[in-house]
Order: sequence, then C-alpha cells, then structure tokens
Amino acid sequence: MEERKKSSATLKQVAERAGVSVSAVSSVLNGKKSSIRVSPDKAQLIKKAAADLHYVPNGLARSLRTNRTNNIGLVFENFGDITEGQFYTELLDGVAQELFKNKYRLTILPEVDRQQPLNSLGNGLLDGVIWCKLPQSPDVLQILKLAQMPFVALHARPSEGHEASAYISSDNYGGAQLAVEHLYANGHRSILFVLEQGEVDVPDAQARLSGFIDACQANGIPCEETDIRIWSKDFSEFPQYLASKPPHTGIICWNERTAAVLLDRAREAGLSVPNDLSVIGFDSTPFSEKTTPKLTCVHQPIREMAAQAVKTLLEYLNGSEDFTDIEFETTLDVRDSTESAPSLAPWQLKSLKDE
Amino acid sequence: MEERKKSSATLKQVAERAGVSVSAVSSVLNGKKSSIRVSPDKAQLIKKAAADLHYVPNGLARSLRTNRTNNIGLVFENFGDITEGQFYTELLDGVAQELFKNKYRLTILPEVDRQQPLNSLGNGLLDGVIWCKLPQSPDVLQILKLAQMPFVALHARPSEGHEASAYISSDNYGGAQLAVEHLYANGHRSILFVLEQGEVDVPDAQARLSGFIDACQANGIPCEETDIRIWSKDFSEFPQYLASKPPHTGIICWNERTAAVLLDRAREAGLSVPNDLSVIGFDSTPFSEKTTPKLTCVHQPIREMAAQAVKTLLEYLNGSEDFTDIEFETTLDVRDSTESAPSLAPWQLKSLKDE
DNA sequence: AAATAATGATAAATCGTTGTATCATATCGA
DNA sequence: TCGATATGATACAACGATTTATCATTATTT
Repeated sequence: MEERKKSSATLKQVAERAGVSVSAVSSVLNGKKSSIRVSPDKAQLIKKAAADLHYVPNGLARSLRTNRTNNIGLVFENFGDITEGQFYTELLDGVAQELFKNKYRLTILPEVDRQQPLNSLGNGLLDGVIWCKLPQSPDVLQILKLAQMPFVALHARPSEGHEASAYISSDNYGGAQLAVEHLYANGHRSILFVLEQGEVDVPDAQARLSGFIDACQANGIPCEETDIRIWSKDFSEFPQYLASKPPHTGIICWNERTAAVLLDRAREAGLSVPNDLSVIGFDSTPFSEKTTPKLTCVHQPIREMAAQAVKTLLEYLNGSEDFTDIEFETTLDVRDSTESAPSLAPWQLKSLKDE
Repeated sequence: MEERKKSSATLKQVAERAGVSVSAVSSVLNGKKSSIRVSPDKAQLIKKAAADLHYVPNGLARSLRTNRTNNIGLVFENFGDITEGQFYTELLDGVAQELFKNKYRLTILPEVDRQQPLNSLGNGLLDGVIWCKLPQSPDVLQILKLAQMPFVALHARPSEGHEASAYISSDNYGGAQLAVEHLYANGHRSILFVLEQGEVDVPDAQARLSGFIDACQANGIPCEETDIRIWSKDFSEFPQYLASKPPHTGIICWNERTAAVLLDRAREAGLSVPNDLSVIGFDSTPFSEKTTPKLTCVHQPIREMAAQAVKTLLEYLNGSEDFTDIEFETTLDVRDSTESAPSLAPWQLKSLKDE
C-alpha cells in the first residue's frame, strides 16, 4: 500500500514558464501593493503562465509563512447535538454562511480530548475557534489559554472570569419572563416548566428556569416543586403526569424540540392544543412553523448570533480592541399553540371527553 | 489595526532546551521506527523538554512536508440543506464521527465557485473530498479531476463515466418498489407519488420515481400523470388536491421530511392517518419515530453510508486499489402511518365526517 | 554633471517539519 | 589488530510560499 500523492503547479514552475523570478510571480499573483515592482508586460506574461498551468497557491505553504490560515474551528461539546432539533443546524449554517462570506473555511473539531487538548487546538491550523455551549468548567478555558487560541463563545453565558474574546448569548432570563407574562395575560394562573434530562446544567436552561421562577413570583403564580419537572427526551412521563391531575393550563418547555414532542404527547393523550392546553417553547427556528399547531416560542435570533460570533472573532483577529460581550434580546413569537386558558384543567377536560 | 499572532513552541526550541538536535527531537516525538537512533536517556530528556514547553507540532509545516493533511472536505451543493429535515444532519454527523474515529478533521466547503473552482479544492489543504448530492453536470467532475482531488460521491448514483474514487448510494429504485408492494399488500389499489419542487432532478428522486412507476405497472396499479405530482416544500397544494376528489388511498412522498409535512396537511384537512390515508416516506431517520403517527419509511442506512464513504476514501488515500461503488440495500421500516386501505377514498371519508 | 530618486528585477532568508545523508565513536568477529 | 558492523547523534536539503534586502539600470532633480 503506497500513499497517493497529489501534485499541482508551484510558483517555481510558473516562474520558469514565464521566464521570471519566483518573487515576481508571487507579487503579481497576489496583486497587492508590495515593495516588488513588475512591469506591465511581464505581469501579463506571468498571469498567462499561471493560467496555463492552472496554478493554485498552496495553502499550507502560504499559511505557514503568513501565520494565517483563513480557517476557523467550530467546537461542539457533543457534535451529535446537531441531529437533535433544528437549533444547532441553524447555528451551524449561520456560522458557515458568515464564514464563507468572508472567505474563511470552517473546520469541525471533535470533542476536545482532555488528555491531549492542544493537539487539535494548538497545531497552527486554525486562526480561531467558535465554541458552542461552552462548559463552565475552568479546564476548558485553561486549554484555550494555553493554546493561545482566540475564541468566541457562542450560545453561552459568561462565567466568572472573562477569558474569551467575547461571549455571544441571548437574554434567556428575559425570554422566560416573556413566556410567563404571555400566558398570564391570557388568563393562565398555573404554569408548568419542563426541563430535559441531561440538559439541566446547560447555562441556557438554568437562565430560562430562573426567569420562569422570578416571573411566576412577580405575577403571583405558584411555583413549587411540582411546577418544575425534568423529563426524558421523549417526554414519556407525560401520561403519568396527566394522571396525577395537575392544575397547569400552560406548559413552558425549555426548548423548541421538546415543545414539539409535547405537542405529540398531548395529542396522543387526547388533548387539544391550544384549546385544552397552551404550550410554549424556546428557540423559534423555522421548525416552529412546521408543527401542528404552529408553536409559540421565545425567539433567540440564532442566525444573527452565529453571524455576530463570526464577525466578532474576525474583528478580533484583525486586531480590533473594542469588542464586548453581546447579549441579544429575546422576543416572543406568538403562534398557534397558546390560547386563553380553559376554565378547567386539561385532565378534567380529558375526563369529560372520555365519557 | 494590527494582526494578532499566535506563537507556540517549535521543535527547535525543544531541541535547544534538551540540548540535542532538531532531528532527534522529531524522531523521538514521532515515535516511529526511523533511521534515526536516539539513546533512551536522551529520549527521556527530549520528552521532558517537550512537555515542559507544551510543545505541539505545527500541522501546517508537517503537512507541507509530508503531503498529508489529515483533513477531509465535505461539499454540499447547498449547505443550507442541512436545515431541511434530519437527513443531512444524520449524514453530516455520520461522516464527522467516522472521520474523528480515524483522527481526521472535517472541513466544510462552501458551494464550489464555478469561476475559480480550484481555489477551494486544489490548494493542498485537503487529502480528499466527500461530495454530497453530486450534480450530474460534467463540469464538476472536470473540476475534481483538474484539482487531482480524490473524492467519494455520497448519496449519489454513478453518471455515465466513473470518474470518482467511488460512489456510495442506496437502492432507491428497489426502495420505491418495497413501498408500493407494502401498500398493495394492504389492499391499496390507487397510489400517489409526490415529488418536491426544486428536487425533481436529484438523482435519488428520479430513481425513486422510476421504482414507483415500474412497481405500479408490475402490480396493475394505475400510474398516469395525475398519480405523480410535484408540490412545493410546504405541500400547500394538498387541500386543492383533495378537493379534486382523487382516488388515492396511499401516498408515497419522495422523502421523510415531506412525508411529515403531509401528515400535518392531512390532519389539518380532517383526515386521519393511517385510517383514512396511508403515508410512506423515504430515509427513515430517527425523526420518523417522532412524528404522530410514526412514519412508515423506506430506510436508507445513511449513517452506514456516511461511514462507508469515509472508509472508502481513506483506503483510497492509503493506496488501496480494490474498491468499487457500493449500493446499500434499502428496507422498509413499517410504522404507524400505513394501514389497510379504507373502502372509500379519503375525500369521501372527509365528506362523511363533515356532514 | 553629480547626486538623488524611481523603476525593474532577483537572490535569499524564513516559516516548522521530516527524513536522508553524513560523520563520528564504540563494539564485534576473525 | 584490522576491517566490518552497530550505535548515537547531527547537518542539511527539501516542502511552497512570502517578503526583505540587494543590485542594477534609468529618470529626475539641483
């Protein structure tokens, strides 16, 4: 088994063909104002030769020399997340599009190996990194610092020390308040907040929960242990929950995907959303428009956030000093899954129907 | 605005610290059996020095020298596709996981610029490319040839000339037959096949359509113009279609996402799936389990296909000669969206209900 | 006419690795 | 004791680009 080799034209070959020096070719092809001067006719010769040979500059050599790779890394704590709901794909696409617009490439990094963290980060292949769902554990920050890697944390809230170039996040706390207030304004006086197993510690989830708790208290809505639940991915706990005759007429799910799951569970239980039960999610990607009924969601401008993360990182790389953390405002996209509170609790309505 | 520079320890610095030559350090750190011999005690010294300086080999320099980047590119005709349904995210995740397992990185390439196609492909940054949904247009193949870029076409059928290292696809034609036969076995004698606007020319779609047509003819199921439709992404044509009093008791959608959309449209129209209408999709990602009812789907083993594409490409890069195109078998995952054909057509059932 | 500036071009250093070629010194068999 | 082999280590030439320093030659000043 012998390794395959690719080979393409080099500067040297172009220079020979055009009968000039390598320096001249480099200068002409890069087109910038450089200290090297080339006469117009030779420039033409050079361009011709380069075109004839299908010359493409070798990115490795160029990057080695210039210390610029035009390559940005994207780190997911768990890349498999992109198959869960549309949030991460929107984020990924948003990052990718903005990078492409700026002639940067995107490299996906595997989960960082805590044993040899620098291997993927400090090997000179990346100009910077966008880190999704940055864990609060300080070791990761330490790693990035060691690798001297400029990075922007996306979809993450600042932890104690501002180690990153910048943090890009959204006002999850305020978003949860919007959700509660919307339900309250529609007559709901008993609301459930559902978290997801395994995602409880995610900063976003915690912020949403805090917002929920505070907004409930501010509006005189009860907020006890039984008003906050942690369910598994498929919300298989729903029938059991319903059997316990809960008082809630509205349910806020910690994200869009789980809210969609809830729609299915409610339907299976014979409940009509929004007539019998109001449901709110978080994120509000285009997916919210595709469910039946369309989901009312707290909106995070994820594409704008992704684009901003890229912009901030690139500005940082270009030496800009004046950048700060950005918290995007959240808004409420009212769609069809919320309605005035029914006079009876869902389980009572269900009993009526069953008879 | 001054560019930021990163700097990390180099081989030379490690060599100086350990008091040995650069070659010795390189040899020891790479650990392979090389022609260079280093005494055990010096080896220890070197490892110590490298650890002290947090040395990480510069990937650019290494790749430039070895002509190996450990970097594979993934090209989407349209990267935004990943936000449409779960198929492409499964594919992406499958490719990524298999690459990571083999210590390769994944670079996402923007849609190839037809004006300067070699810039992204021929610049030495990639060992090879996995091309999704390869267009039949020969110019793309020409581009890849010019760039001398080894590539595997994933989720694509061979066009006339086998220019790629290999084509990885699934038996879409046979899959469509399975779908038709399943419906036929359940008493359905009139079936609709729905394509999606803008995706009609995709090879997969065409193969599925052919399979549908042939299977219908083989089973004596009518297959006229009105039994094949092209609808927009949101299937907004459904109510109108239903109003035209169509005879179909089963509908096969060209992929999973559109089948899910159809479930919603049918529900909105007051039809019950599978009682009033049977629905089949293609792909069968985990998403099929999340709809209500769960979708019966022709299954493409997309993750296996993605993994195989990576394996084939890596083998090719290692000089292997014996590889061929692979067509994965498709199977039918029967779930809850298909049932025995009702005695009346859906529009008739609907009329009954409406009264 | 001499000094200065502008123009056109090249040679060579550098980026950080890898790996071959080279050179000592020590060990071995005869 | 003498060649032959093993061992330990280094020098240096690539890889392909960018860019500074250098050197001619010609044009422009004073």
